[in-house]
Amino acid sequence: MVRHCFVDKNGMKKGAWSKEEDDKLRAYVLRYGYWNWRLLPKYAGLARCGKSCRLRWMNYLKPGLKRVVISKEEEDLIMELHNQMGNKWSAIAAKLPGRTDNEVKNYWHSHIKKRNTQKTAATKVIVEQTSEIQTLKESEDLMLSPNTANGIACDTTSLDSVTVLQDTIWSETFLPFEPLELFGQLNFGELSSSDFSILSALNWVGDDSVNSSHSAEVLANFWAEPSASITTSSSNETNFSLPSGPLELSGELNFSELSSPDFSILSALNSVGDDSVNSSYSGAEVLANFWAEPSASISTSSSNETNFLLPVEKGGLFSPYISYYDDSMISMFL
DNA sequence: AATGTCCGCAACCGCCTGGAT
DNA sequence: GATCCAGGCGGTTGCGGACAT
Repeated sequence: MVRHCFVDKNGMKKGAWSKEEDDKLRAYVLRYGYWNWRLLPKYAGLARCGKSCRLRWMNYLKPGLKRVVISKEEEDLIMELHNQMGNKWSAIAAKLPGRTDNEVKNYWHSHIKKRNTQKTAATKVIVEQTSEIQTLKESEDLMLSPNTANGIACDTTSLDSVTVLQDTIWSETFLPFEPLELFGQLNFGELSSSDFSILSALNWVGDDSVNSSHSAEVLANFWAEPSASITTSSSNETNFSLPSGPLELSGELNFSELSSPDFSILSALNSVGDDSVNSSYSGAEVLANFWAEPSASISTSSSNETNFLLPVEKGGLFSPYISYYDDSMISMFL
């Protein structure tokens, strides 16, 4: 697990730390603090370079560090923060008490990144399967719904034999061709770019150049809704009250992964809102249950990018990230 | 039981940033 | 403004345990 210990040409020890070295460093820092990492090892009686001492202290010896497995809640937070910040490991770690940047970075590379790679691979599988389904549909001369002006929605009967995919996949879900009533209040602490892309697309004036560095005020201007209001609660939450009238859907969204605020937006927009839904739910599941749209259907995209293609006039196409996919789920949509 | 392969994680490396001079 | 340097950061390495063959 640890690197072989050796002494370099300058007489500096490298590699795994011994218990004696840990004890010396801990005792020194707890007593005198770290006033100068370069000089510290000399005074602490360590044959290590300052950087090595700093790293050992920061990542292992510093009081308050959690030495337990990262929880599901922490993982969700890491994913959400990585969505917003990218590889800013120290900034992400700062939001996770007791975790270090190195720990978060290692966790990302060994767990989450790998999972995302599997997701991509699974996408290829579903694309191939969808192609087969499409071929089957065409061969059986199954007619599309009369409402599908762009010819995308499909008949249900040919999908009974779709192979169950237990892996994570990406999909696109067609929403019904009817306007959706807009109700409720959105509660989310921090807006991400995907939130803005959803909201902008829903308001016709789509422009996903707005990103998470913008404040909620931008949203009010963006929507140009005089009745929209913003309040900030005692916590960090921003409450954004949407106008009560229904809005027609239009536009196009591009976002890579749904986060919990996305779900709260979607659920609120559907008036049956329940923002207890979080990112551990699959996107398709949430849509199926919350939007309760019997005419929705599923097709797939070949890229990793999720596309929420809203129709030219009414209704739309939503492509959420979903964590599993089976016959029962398909039936919920069809 | 022996060997090979994979994986997690501690630690290293090199670059960047910002403060001091 | 230029230079130096400590601290900080992200990418990468490599050891050793776990698991597969």
